[in-house]
Amino acid sequence: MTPMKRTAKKPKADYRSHCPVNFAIESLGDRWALLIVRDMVFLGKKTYGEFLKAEEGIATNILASRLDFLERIEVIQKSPHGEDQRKDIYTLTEKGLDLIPVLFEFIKWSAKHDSLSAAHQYPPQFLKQLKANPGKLNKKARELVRSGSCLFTNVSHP
Amino acid sequence: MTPMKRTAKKPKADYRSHCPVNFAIESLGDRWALLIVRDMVFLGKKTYGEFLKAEEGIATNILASRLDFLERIEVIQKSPHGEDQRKDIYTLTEKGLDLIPVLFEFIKWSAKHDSLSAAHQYPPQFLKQLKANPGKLNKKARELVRSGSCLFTNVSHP
DNA sequence: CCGATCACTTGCACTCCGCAAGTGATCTTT
DNA sequence: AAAGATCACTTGCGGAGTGCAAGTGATCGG
Repeated sequence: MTPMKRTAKKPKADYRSHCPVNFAIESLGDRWALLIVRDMVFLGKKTYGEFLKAEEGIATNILASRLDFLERIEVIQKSPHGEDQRKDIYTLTEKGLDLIPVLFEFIKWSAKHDSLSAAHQYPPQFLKQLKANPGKLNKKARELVRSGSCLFTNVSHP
Repeated sequence: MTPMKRTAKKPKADYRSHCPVNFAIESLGDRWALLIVRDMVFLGKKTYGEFLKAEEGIATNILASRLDFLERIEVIQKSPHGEDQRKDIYTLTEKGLDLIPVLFEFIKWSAKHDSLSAAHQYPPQFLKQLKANPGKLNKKARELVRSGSCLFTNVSHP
């Protein structure tokens, strides 16, 4: 819980190239980074323990390193939990909220090409709205997440 | 060049979950898969040698395994080169073409959050059109790529 | 005060990646 | 027709990264 950073404060990583596609891949292309963002946006998770529990099964050390990475590239930010000093609250930055449209495109692609996709069990108006008016849904999602809520308030796992 | 497949023909992979976000990540979240798609869409690359050359520097064995993977999940397909029997032509399937909007969202996000992004050197109307009318640009890109061309016909590297 | 909870860290085995060097087939050149 | 270049890969190896199990220390609740 917010121990002194042992690594040098170096917010700049070195990228293979600054091709925008590659930049996004290196920022998020990791198998876990975007799943953490997903759980924040859709399930409203905020603490280490929450990310650890319901996830696809991430190891504790990997989760720690990913949270650290996402914080360094300023997609998420860490702040102390008010009531429980052991906990920290992770929230999305503006840069992180800007990833919502990326998540949406992922969902659209998977819904179309994965017959087993859980997207087909989502609330029916969700996929419809995603296709019809993604901009509106994005705005709605931003506001929900920013206010501490999330898109799916009563679902076990997206 | 189209040797007999030594691996069993098993088009189904096993996914950690069928969450649509996870499905996309496992299909494309690899550090190379989407870059191959990028080079097809933006630079019109079609052969092993082309992918190998101008890329961020992919190793030969990795490229081979990624092409194999993308072919198995049916994002690309391999067909014999007409004139040179040593070569194969890799083309995007419909499933692969459907990734163009994902690339676009990556580019938007990177253009906004990477000050060094090469996206800022793109033809100026490109980013503008990407923000204003992504659907139209997507359609245009699909047609270009499907006809064997690409989005950037005279650029060294996106 | 004592056990449970929390956010991590450490150690180890295993896999995967990147690099260098092949390999065999097919092209071009002479 | 022979020789060399080109092509699409494969193989071997050292190092980095991953997943798992087991800690660690601080904080909480009773």
